[in-house]
Amino acid sequence: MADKTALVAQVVPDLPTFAVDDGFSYVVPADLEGVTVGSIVRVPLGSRRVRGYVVSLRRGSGEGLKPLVSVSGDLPVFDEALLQTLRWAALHYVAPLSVLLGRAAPPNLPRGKGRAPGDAVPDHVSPLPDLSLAAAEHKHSRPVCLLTAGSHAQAVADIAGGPLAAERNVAVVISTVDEAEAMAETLAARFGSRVLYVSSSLAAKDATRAWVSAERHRGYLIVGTPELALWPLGTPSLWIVVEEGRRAMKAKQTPTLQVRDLVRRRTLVERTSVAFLGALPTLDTLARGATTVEPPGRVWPLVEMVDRREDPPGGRVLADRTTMAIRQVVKRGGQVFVFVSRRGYAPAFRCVRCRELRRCPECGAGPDRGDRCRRCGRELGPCVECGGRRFEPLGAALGRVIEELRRRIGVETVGGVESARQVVVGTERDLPYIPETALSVAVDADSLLLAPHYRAEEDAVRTLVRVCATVAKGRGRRCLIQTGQPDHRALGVLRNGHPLAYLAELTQERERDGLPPATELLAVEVSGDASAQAPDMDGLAAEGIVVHGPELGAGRTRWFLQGNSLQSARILLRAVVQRWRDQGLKVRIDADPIDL
DNA sequence: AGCACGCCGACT
DNA sequence: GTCGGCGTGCTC
Repeated sequence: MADKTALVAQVVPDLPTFAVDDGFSYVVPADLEGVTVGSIVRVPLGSRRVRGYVVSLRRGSGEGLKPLVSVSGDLPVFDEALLQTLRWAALHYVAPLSVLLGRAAPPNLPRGKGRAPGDAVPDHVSPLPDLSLAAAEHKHSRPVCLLTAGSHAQAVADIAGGPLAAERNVAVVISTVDEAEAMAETLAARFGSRVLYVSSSLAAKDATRAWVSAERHRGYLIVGTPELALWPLGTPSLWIVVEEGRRAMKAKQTPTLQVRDLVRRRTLVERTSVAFLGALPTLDTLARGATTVEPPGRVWPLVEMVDRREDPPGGRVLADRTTMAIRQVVKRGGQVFVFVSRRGYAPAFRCVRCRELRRCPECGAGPDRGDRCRRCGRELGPCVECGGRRFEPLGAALGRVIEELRRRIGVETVGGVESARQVVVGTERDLPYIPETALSVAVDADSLLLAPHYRAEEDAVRTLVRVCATVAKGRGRRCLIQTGQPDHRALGVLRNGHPLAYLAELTQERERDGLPPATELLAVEVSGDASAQAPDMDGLAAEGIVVHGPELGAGRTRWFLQGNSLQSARILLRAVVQRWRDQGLKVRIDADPIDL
């Protein structure tokens, strides 16, 4: 069988190891000549058969090659263009290629036709002609940041109309399942059954059906959670990323994929367009040359500061001015939201007599209210330092704020978000579920501003804008922010409602400090004490690349790589990570970590 | 010499 | 991920 015209497929086996990144060659038997790039196939490997992805096809000698066993599913799960992005992501996030190839595929094998095309698309004129036109004609244009706050559904509908009417697909990526679902529902009122909703919470068969529908049809508006970013979706002409700066836009586990990077990359390779929606674009997006579009008015409602430095001593959670404002709104029958930055009762307690922080004598954990340790369950007993038996809370968490509000406003009026009372108290995770309010209050802006990582400030603004956005439009509606540093520039931005100059200032500071987006940062974490592996890491230090660490803490060893470009380090890291994993170590790579 | 075990690298 | 080859060391 030495004919030079056999069809040969390069196949990456579906195994989570760097060792098979290059894939293996198999001869394609005559009855399987329908395979294409992106086909899922079964191939012999060693003594067994495994799933694999076809990454290229060529004519050549099939001599010495084993044949493909079969093709699985009816559709390829990526094309050449998406493959290019998947390869880039494998390098960037230091992950085996097969892991990324698997992210393009639906949970089950893609079969059948998916859903039939739905209603006609209403005609629509876009207020953003450039982007919308480019997308309608399936062309690339520079990324656009549209400064919006609140539900964003209106903005999505406005810019999606053009390309949808031109029978192009549009993909919308949103942080959480519930927000994606709500967005899909709102948009369905306008675009009917052309809206496809996809989230990580769908049953595998439903997710697969949506995957197939999006790939097979055109003129669909696909709304879903971050895993959408690597689905083929019929090569959307327009991507809309809602609040790219949210934590959920980056995967917690390796590979720490970031929606922003993946989508930007895809639109570059696939020659399509992307719009980022949100009040505060990330510095990264701005640094890569996005155009910003500011609405004529304020992006978010009015904000007032409540200066906590004027408080009388006594340790109340809410300033008198805040309580009065809440009372007034309650009296008029209005809705109030009180935002607290953490759950539990209080961040810490101290002994009233010696002022020492209360700790578990067994494990050293900080306690919540109650006399048993939250971590190890042990009886906490009196103060370890002086034997004192009275403790006072330091700072405010959810429970303490509810307690104080009930005392000062009324037990029946105040509750958690699920209580649906007139005054609801909640944290960041409750933000998507807050009804429109007449007044919203941030109890402690300082705990956000002082968070121990280099993006604390901009993150604080992002979170506080979301608090502001719970306030309904109209006279007398406002947002109160309690702080001990009312002159902080981040709060200044919140007051004036125009963030662009501030973001430019932050970018300059990052440049000065050698932090992203001016440089690249990458964290390598190994569970347990891995300082013995230090020589491997030191080998990565090269021209312009600094290795910080090893640094032991919280049951893991951590290194940071820092440099203008970590391209070469990423390639070297693959071999190091492979070796460590083979030794049984658990390795996590965090591309773009925030603490340093 | 024969066999069990564990590590390491190949797998088309 | 799984298999098998090979080196080490123990047992008959």
